[in-house]
Amino acid sequence: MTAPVCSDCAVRDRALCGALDDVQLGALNRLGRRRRLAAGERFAWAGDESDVCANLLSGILTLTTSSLGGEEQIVGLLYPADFVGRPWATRADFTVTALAPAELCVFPREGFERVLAEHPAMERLLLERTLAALTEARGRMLTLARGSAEARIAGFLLDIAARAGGCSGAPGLPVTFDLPLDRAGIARLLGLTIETVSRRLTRFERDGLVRLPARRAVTILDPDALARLAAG
Amino acid sequence: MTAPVCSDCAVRDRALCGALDDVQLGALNRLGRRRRLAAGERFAWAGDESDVCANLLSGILTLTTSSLGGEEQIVGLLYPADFVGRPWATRADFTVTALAPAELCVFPREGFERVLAEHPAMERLLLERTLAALTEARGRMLTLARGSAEARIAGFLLDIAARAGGCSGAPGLPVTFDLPLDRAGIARLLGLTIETVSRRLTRFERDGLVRLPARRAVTILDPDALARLAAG
DNA sequence: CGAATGCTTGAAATTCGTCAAGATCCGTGG
DNA sequence: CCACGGATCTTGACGAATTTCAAGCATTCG
Repeated sequence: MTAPVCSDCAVRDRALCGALDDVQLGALNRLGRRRRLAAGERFAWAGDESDVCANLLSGILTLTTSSLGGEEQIVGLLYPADFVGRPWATRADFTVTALAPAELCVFPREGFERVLAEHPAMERLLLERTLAALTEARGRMLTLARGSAEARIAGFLLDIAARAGGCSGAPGLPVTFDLPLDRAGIARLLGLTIETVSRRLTRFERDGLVRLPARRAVTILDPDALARLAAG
Repeated sequence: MTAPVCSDCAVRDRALCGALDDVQLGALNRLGRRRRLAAGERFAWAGDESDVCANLLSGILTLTTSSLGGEEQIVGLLYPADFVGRPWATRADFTVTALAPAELCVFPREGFERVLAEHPAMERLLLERTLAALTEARGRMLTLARGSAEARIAGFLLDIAARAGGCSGAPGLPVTFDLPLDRAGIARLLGLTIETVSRRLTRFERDGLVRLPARRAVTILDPDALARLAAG
């Protein structure tokens, strides 16, 4: 727990705080506390009372709901600069878990709500991001409802590739990256089983669409074919 | 196209406008135009430019995306008092279609954005609703990813029952209501085929969980059993 | 009455999950 | 350096659930 130093923040201009100038940032500076999460550690539990929200500084978080059978379904991934939590809600909707070591800038919810009210530009930014997240969630519903296992996994690989290796390499060149999730995680994200994920990935490799150099590593050899499969 | 009469509006205090007092409503009054949609008529097309948003006054709308196979997936239902469209976005994310004759209060997007900026209470309300919609969409992802056909349909019936016949009847008494969708619509909403929907509904009736007095009509006989199926 | 639409039903095919076994990777300690 | 053990991943065989394909029924409307 270190006092935050906003001017030195890795996501200073990408997170919600980007709506504030250096002076206004002072209010947040006094509110926020940094917190580190180890891989697998949880930040919130679905259904529990929660009076905090946060900006994600580094690492990746998952949002999960558990069906009554105890099975967890991942309903969202959070990346650095993303906002965590739900202002004006007293209970957490989802369980928040760190996939990898993560760092958060945590605010008391009520204090954060006051800051939002005082800084319309920040509230506006949160609204726009929430609208975008809603659109993305609805888009993912399409995949989960209709797509075959093949389509879901192809789309997942392209998503991660765009996010992880997006900036590297010219189009046409193979892109290599590390998956943020193990096979079980992919299964929980896509609503499949570990076995199906494994089988489909090996088949992609057998068919020359990807290469799997290591457990977590993937090289995209034929993004166009993957895109065709993802489209159904 | 009639000039709106906000004081006489059916959703005056449930829609976003509920955040405004009668005087402030004047600005919206000048902006809004009523528009009627026939059943099946479309209000927006996914991917097209869109410079309007609206409040739904009556009727039911669907939000759909079409996968490249031409198949449409329903990603959301909109009921009276719900907000339609996405401020600050120049393109429509989803196709908006009237399931039944509907009436909208339509605003030019940019004018509406100005009203939002001038009335923080309304922007706040939109933010809270968007956050709620996001939570709901993520919850539905669980159903679509993991739930069996049986669970999806049971949950759907309970959802509609709660919304349509929710206020009528004591607990324990059978509730009867009309489905807003035909079999094909239910299939598109739940990510199933028409045949599966039909088979499951017939089996529910055979097992005494529901009665199906007419094409669109449903009587819930055993809501607890349905809830168990939906959960599991 | 007849045609059109929407709904139901049946049989075959497919996909995915389940169960079970085996292989590979990786850290630990001998 | 190598052997061991646990975790993760792969592979196979089987079964259940859903889709697909194909009729047939019923309701509505001209």
